[in-house]
Amino acid sequence: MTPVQTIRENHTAYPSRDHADATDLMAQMGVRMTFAKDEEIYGQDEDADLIYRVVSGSVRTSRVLSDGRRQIGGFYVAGDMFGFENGAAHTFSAEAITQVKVLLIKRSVLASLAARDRTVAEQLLALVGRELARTQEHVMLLVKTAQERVAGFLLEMADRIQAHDEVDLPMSRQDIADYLGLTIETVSRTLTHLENSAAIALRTSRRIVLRNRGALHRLNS
Amino acid sequence: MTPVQTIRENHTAYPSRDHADATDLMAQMGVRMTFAKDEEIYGQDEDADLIYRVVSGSVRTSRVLSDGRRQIGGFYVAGDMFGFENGAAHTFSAEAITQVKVLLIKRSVLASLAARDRTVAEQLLALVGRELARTQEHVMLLVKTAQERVAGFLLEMADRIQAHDEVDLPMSRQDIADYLGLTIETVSRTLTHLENSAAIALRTSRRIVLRNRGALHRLNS
DNA sequence: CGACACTTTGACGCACTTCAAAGGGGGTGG
DNA sequence: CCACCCCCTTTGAAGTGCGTCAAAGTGTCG
Repeated sequence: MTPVQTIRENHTAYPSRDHADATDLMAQMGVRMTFAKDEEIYGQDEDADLIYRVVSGSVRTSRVLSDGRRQIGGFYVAGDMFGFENGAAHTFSAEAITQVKVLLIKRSVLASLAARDRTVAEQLLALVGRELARTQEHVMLLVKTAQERVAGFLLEMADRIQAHDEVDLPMSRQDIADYLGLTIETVSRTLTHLENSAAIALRTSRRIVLRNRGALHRLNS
Repeated sequence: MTPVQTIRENHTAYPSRDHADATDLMAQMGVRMTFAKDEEIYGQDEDADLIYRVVSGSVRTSRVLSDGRRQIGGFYVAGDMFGFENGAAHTFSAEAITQVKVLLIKRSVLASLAARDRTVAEQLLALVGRELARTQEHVMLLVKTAQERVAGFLLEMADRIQAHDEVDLPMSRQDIADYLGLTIETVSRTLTHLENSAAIALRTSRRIVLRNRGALHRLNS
């Protein structure tokens, strides 16, 4: 485990207290699993009886429509939790974007812990609340122009990956396109355009430098 | 209060049990308030310290971008709860679409009840989970074609309002357009087109008959 | 009955998609 | 270590679905 990952894992772990912390609980009680790139972590319509936490690597959740179109629900990086959905079955599937290490815990275990421990219950609620907020932001992105969507996506990723101004995207253009409701060509063209207007620089196709955050924010309305 | 509303209110009220029910709690402890059409229930950036339940009428939540574009986050009809957002402040505002009667309860009251009563905590979690699922469906709508969005919207509303096959929409074309990320002209044209293809009938502009649910579902992919 | 707001319809323009082909860039085998 | 290959990305050209601008139709409330 690299130092960077250790830091990231600790940032949600509170020092010591009477009540248990969901993150700590997972570290103590959770099972560790590894998934190879593009491997499915869980499938659409499978039982949603596990909660996951990303230790390293990146994960995407997605849903495929009957005509083959794919929509990506979200991306999850080290420290993020995923897998909680409302009903008994998943309505999205989850796949590893890169090689991924996760911790997983049974939902029922977490639920019974939450029943006895108030702080666990509160954290669970906060977690779902955060996921709701993320999804609402996703909605806001999807009604904007291509430039605004791509700019918003870059800013979101820069925040999440905690990169200063240089983001190393773990996902392909196709993943980005399916997240933003655009085609790969439009994503590519938009990135080129942002580079030409000096808002970003493309080191490689996946490594992007945010040259002018202000300009990106302005595009994000 | 009409019989229809009485039935709708009861469908989430469990008979009698040891633990308190959030819906019952609101009926017992909640404060009743009335809002006129287009009146603001709460504003963006206001403290999110109240939880609401629609008794009658319809509510929309919305966010306005700096350039004036408005995005509607969701519609809420009798029986629906709204107002829970992740942070301390609302990121959406809520307005009455029609005259609206709501019950409201302090979030802190609900939280302290949840701390003592397991079922309240579970219901709170389920409520946020349902809101998350709704928002995810919203995301799925926004990446589709205009026809699919409008068809999906009609099916969603028919479900929510519990109308057999004739839906009385409480919201304007502008509200629909801002929910679906389209213009009023496109919404109007699409409805006309759906009528011409015998999928729906427009009794009046707000009263729509679903003539062919299969066709609408097919459009919904 | 007339005024006003909302909805529908029409004509045109543009942003994004589609179809097509030409770059890279990373990994493997020789 | 180089060369080749495959896949991902970029770029180009043409098509189209939705937006924009404009005006007519419709329902409602004073």
